Amino acid sequence: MGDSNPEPDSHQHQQSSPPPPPSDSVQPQMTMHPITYSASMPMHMYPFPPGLSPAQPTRTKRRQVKNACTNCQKACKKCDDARPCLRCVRYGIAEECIDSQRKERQKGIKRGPYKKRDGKTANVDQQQVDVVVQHQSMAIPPAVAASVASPTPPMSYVAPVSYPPGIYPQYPAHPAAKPGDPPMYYHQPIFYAPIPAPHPQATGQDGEHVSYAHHPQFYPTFIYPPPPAYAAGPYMMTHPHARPDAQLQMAPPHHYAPYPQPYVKPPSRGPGAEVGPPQMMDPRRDGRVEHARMAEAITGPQAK
DNA sequence: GGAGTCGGACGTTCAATTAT
DNA sequence: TAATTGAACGTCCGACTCCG
Repeated sequence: MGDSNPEPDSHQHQQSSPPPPPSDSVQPQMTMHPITYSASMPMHMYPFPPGLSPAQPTRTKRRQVKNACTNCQKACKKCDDARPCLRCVRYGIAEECIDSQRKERQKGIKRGPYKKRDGKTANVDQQQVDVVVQHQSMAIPPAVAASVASPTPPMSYVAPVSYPPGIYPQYPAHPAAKPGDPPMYYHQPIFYAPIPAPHPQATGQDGEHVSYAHHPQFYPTFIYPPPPAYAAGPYMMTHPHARPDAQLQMAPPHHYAPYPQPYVKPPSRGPGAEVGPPQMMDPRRDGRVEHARMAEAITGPQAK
């Protein structure tokens, strides 16, 4: 589908075969919370520099999880692939965060005649179809069509975004582009906030409340891959009020500075200025809690 | 202001159908 | 057998209401 989804396809596992039994590996189980940008929230998108401004407003594709948990499903709210999901964690119902059951698809449903692949339909008057086809071929000469084949507005081409090997072994490296593949455009920044799956011994089968902040071995982190084209310029800043998820108070921009220093606007970069790697927050802290605290400390509690 | 509800737009999946 | 189609099904946005 052309969707460069970094997440492993867990859906098939859920549907066709039960998930593998949890291993006794000492490796802590990290469940990633991919926080994606909403399709309908322009504030989540990078501002376009004048030269790169698209002719028409772009609408980024809405991303969905393969399987929402029962709570999110019931509430019709955004879920994520991790279990417990962020929403359930936030509401303190992590133990109730269970994958919803999918209905089995009906089989044996008769379907009408399909459109012919050459653009002719199977059940439409042939003469009409020929006219349409002729029209289309006249309207756009192949050479021109090829030059404007991409439906995406003019944007600067950037290399496929991926993470350095070893940073997130859970996610495969971005597949190398094959000949004939459409060019990749930097569509939307994605925050990967690894939230720990509750440790088996800490989750408390007995109902003990689990707080992520009490698990210092886990690293709430925000990786922020700014598009190279923007990273060197003034466009790397996110909107101060941008929230990747409508339900979540996400990191204000100052979190890209090394914690715990409050965000200070970096000195203006000249051309060729070195752009450092994305900064991590203090891994010992629960980022989501700290985000709110720091925002309040900086902007004051009245900033609401 | 936050939580709950819900209509409906949009995304995903996969069996049916068609092409090779 | 592979490729394509398109409808069923699922997710979740965003508007609205209710409640403390």
